[in-house]
Amino acid sequence: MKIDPLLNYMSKYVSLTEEEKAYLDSKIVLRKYLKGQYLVQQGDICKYECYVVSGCTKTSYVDDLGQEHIIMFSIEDWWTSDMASFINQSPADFNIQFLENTELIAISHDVIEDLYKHVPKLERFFRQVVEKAFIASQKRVVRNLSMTAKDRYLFFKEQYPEIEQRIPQYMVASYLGITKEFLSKIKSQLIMDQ
Amino acid sequence: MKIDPLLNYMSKYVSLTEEEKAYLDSKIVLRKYLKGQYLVQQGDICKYECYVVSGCTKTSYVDDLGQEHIIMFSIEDWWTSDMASFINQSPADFNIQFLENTELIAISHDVIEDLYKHVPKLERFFRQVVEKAFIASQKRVVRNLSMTAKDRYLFFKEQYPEIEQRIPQYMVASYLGITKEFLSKIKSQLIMDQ
DNA sequence: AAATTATATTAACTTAGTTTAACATTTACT
DNA sequence: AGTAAATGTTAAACTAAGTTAATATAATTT
Repeated sequence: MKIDPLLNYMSKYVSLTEEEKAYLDSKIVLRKYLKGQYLVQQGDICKYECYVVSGCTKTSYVDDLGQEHIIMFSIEDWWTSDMASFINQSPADFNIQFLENTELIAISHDVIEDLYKHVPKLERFFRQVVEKAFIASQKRVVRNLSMTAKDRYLFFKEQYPEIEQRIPQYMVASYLGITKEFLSKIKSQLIMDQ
Repeated sequence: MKIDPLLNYMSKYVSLTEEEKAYLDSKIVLRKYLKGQYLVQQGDICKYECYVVSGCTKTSYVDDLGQEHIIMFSIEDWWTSDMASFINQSPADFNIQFLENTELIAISHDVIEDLYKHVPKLERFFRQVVEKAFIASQKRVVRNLSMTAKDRYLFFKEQYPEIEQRIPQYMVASYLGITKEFLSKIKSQLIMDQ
């Protein structure tokens, strides 16, 4: 089935019958994007809640001064969307851009509501997905409040070693909430320290 | 019914039958706490997901240096728990303390699982509650990345005017991620500015 | 009302992180 | 291979925010 990667991921949370799997498969779209394209741009309506099959995205906010702040990266097995925009079908606050050629399983708003109706287990599944996302976001708040930039960088390296290899350093800096120059300084300090 | 405030809140999201309301009422506990008591302490298992009927709580994280960082306040109509601890029934990262005498509607882990089974609409309801919490948390991440301390303070004043009146200023400072001294400085600058 | 205790202010000094700008290195393009 | 574009480094000057410590004010307790 085209949604096998998703089914494999879902099996950790809920067990679906063959009919339910087939129904899900019939409703869901596989989409491919090139590096540089956008899934959502600030002001758009976010049409899809997406499961990343392969590739990488960044979610960012551009402030009044035109500065970009990276909220999260998504790689294989992660979900991505502008949740507020998707749920309310209202203009997005965030940009979601592909940092690599990316393959997604995309679920539109209409489809997800239909799925909740026809396969109630999916309501449970998505509740659990959002719970995990919320917990991760709260932990990020805590790290930004309690850790220095250096420690946040070390944590990032440790927790997401795959991501650091795949994206330019200035984006890591933006994610950490510091300038690229300061991240450079931190890295050279870390090298001297050893 | 003892859970009327909660039912009123829920009616914005789902509509329950009288039987469902009665079932919910039978399963749910009303609890009262005094100012200063704890709902959860770091290391405890968070037993309840709670709806605040009246009063106020703070959720905080104490780091290795013993410094407290306030993650959120909850007042009337808000939910509070250590979500990670509650879901996995694992030791809590956070403290949740009452800043006023507080009345809660408390739902234990067993009960919530039972409710999901017997009243599937509640799975939908709680999905929506968590979605909102996630969106709020992501916005907090964005503000901490993109705004100066002064602007974060002005935003806080505007968005939560009720809360600022009810809690000491050093807790506002902790929530904003700055020292109490620096918040004092910001406030006196704001007074001079006008 | 006096005395504690908790909260808030002020100021001098220090530090973490930013800004600017010049230069170096890597990656992508013809 | 050679050039342009994108990314990364370094350093000096600057600023936002933290630290310390002394003092002031407000809220509780006796």
